[in-house]
Amino acid sequence: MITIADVAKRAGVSKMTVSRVINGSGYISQETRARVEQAIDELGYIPNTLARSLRYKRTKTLGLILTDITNPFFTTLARGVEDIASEHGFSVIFCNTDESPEEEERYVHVLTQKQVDGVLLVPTAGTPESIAFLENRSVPFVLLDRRVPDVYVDVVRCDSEQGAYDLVRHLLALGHKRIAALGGSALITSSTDRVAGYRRAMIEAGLERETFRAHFTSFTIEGGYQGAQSALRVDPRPTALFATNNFIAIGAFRAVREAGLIIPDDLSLVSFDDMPPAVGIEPFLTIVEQPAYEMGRRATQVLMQRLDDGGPNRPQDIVLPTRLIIRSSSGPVVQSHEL
Amino acid sequence: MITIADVAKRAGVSKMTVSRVINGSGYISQETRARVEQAIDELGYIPNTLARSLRYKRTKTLGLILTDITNPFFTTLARGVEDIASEHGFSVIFCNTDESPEEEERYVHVLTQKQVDGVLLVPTAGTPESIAFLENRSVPFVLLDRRVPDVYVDVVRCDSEQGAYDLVRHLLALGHKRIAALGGSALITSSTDRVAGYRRAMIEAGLERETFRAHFTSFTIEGGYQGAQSALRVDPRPTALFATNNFIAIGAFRAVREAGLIIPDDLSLVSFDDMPPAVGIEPFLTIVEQPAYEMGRRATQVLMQRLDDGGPNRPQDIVLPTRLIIRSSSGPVVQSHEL
DNA sequence: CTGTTAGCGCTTTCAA
DNA sequence: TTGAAAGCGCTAACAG
Repeated sequence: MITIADVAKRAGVSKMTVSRVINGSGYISQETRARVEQAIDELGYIPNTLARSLRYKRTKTLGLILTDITNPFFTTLARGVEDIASEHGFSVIFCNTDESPEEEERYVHVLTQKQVDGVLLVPTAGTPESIAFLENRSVPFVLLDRRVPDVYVDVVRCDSEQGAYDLVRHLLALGHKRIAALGGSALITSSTDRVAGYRRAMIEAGLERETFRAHFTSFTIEGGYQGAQSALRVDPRPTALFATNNFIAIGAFRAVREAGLIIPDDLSLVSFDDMPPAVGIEPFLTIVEQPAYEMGRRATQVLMQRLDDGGPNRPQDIVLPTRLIIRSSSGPVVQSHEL
Repeated sequence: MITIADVAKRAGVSKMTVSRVINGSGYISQETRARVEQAIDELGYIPNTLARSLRYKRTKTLGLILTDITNPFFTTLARGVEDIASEHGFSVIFCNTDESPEEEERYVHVLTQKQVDGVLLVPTAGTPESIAFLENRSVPFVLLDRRVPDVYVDVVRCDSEQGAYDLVRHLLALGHKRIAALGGSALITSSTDRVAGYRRAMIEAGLERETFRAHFTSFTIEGGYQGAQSALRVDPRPTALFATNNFIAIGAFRAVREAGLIIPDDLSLVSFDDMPPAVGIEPFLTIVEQPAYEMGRRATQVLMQRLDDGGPNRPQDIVLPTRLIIRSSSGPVVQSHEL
């Protein structure tokens, strides 16, 4: 490995002078600068960021902990994070927890030991330990996509409650009364907030509590499949299903199809999150869209600001708007089903 | 920050003893070990990996450079990389080049400066510089998904040529003769290899050179759209389109639909790469599937082996098989179109 | 079994 | 404008 000392020797100057040339700091005569630069070129020297970081106490690296990069929502979010990070000269280490609090804690430890300058965290259900750890070590961090109850830290998320409310209002306007919600984990706020929005809309509509029901499973295709199955077993069966995320929607769709029901004739299906572009018929799922890319960007910007100047004193709770996109998976209630 | 010296002082031992406890190396009496461990707990000490890495000259970090994490194929691949890396105690920094050789080179520099132990690279078209750089600095690396001509290094990829051949043979068996290939960049081997497989199948079938044509654009939805448009302008128009990747297939599908053609009645459409699971009709695209997750895993394993024991002397060229999945987007040629 | 010394590659501090 | 010394937090090598 070629070090600053090698360059210094070749250029006939001290290490310090080389350091000054590399960092463009301090005064240096044109002549020595040129000599140093030539030595750098000839030797193909590149600085060792590790050593620099050890002194500097900044690594220009962020950690991104999410549940599963494979979920298109998080993929897009991750891309937003990397784009902004990269603009600021930061690198991003990514980590998949699969919703496991243990994995989350493990990654938080690893990242902290690696001295990342900040962490972007999509919190799992058992997050208090991780957050406490980061706070104790004063590692700046921003929560993404999900709140954590009773914890006052920076969060960038969508208005899940409102988005769900909008979506369910749309179903109500179509005449639906028996609407089932397919929740993810009952411990994740993006799941519970969406169910809460659903409840608000149902209650506002003056519906009997018996007519609505939330089936909590997990934010997976399998979870959606099972949630939809139990929803469809209810008698009288719901006329509409509200999937609280994209994976749930896919699983629910499969269950509905297996049950031999036609969407939207027999049943309406709506969902949080859009699907990635694909080949096939026109996208037909009525959804509430989240600005995943923008969430990644904003969260990274908030983190950058904290790293720069500490940012505002109070934790920021940035809530991005969702957008209702009505397509053909939701339709009016067919009267025969109402009997 | 709490350092090893703080722990040492509190436990009344030397830094070295603490180091030994942390690393479980050397002999230590039960008693001192207990004292040190207590001090560590009380202080909430965690080791600084940066300092350790500076000595060890190993960072337990890999770089993953791909074109766009947002492409489902690369998303899945990235997950495979992270899973294996994580099993081995490595972290992964991910980087998006968007097919830009400049970005690729920039990232290669950054990662090298950060002293990553190895790099996984999906090479862009202008890769020789990046590869030369990594070789000069003797940073172990493995190419992913794409070959680079005239460069002998570890590669993990699919048999693009054979996969394309299989796919086109399927079309030929259905009676198609005028088949157009929609290539990505003419500078990327996964694109050119697929077109080569297409050519081989066409030539073997004894078709006139005039009947087949490859339209090179880029591995994007827009590229697929434009490629399909120019393919469809050819007179007589092709009876089948072969999209060389998933994004191209999406764009091609849109162009076909805009042209008012029905798949597979008016035109067959087949593609490399599958689409992510979605809501909608049954997956209907006839495709050649690549084991993206497995590619990520294997490449990381190869890299791990290089880091462990140097691995085999000769560079490895690991070619994973593809799988033809026939669905409903390909059908027999309708005679009226053959007139 | 435990401690001391030296040094990884770099930059801060102070002096020249 | 340049350099020498010290030290970031850790561990290898040697000594005791």
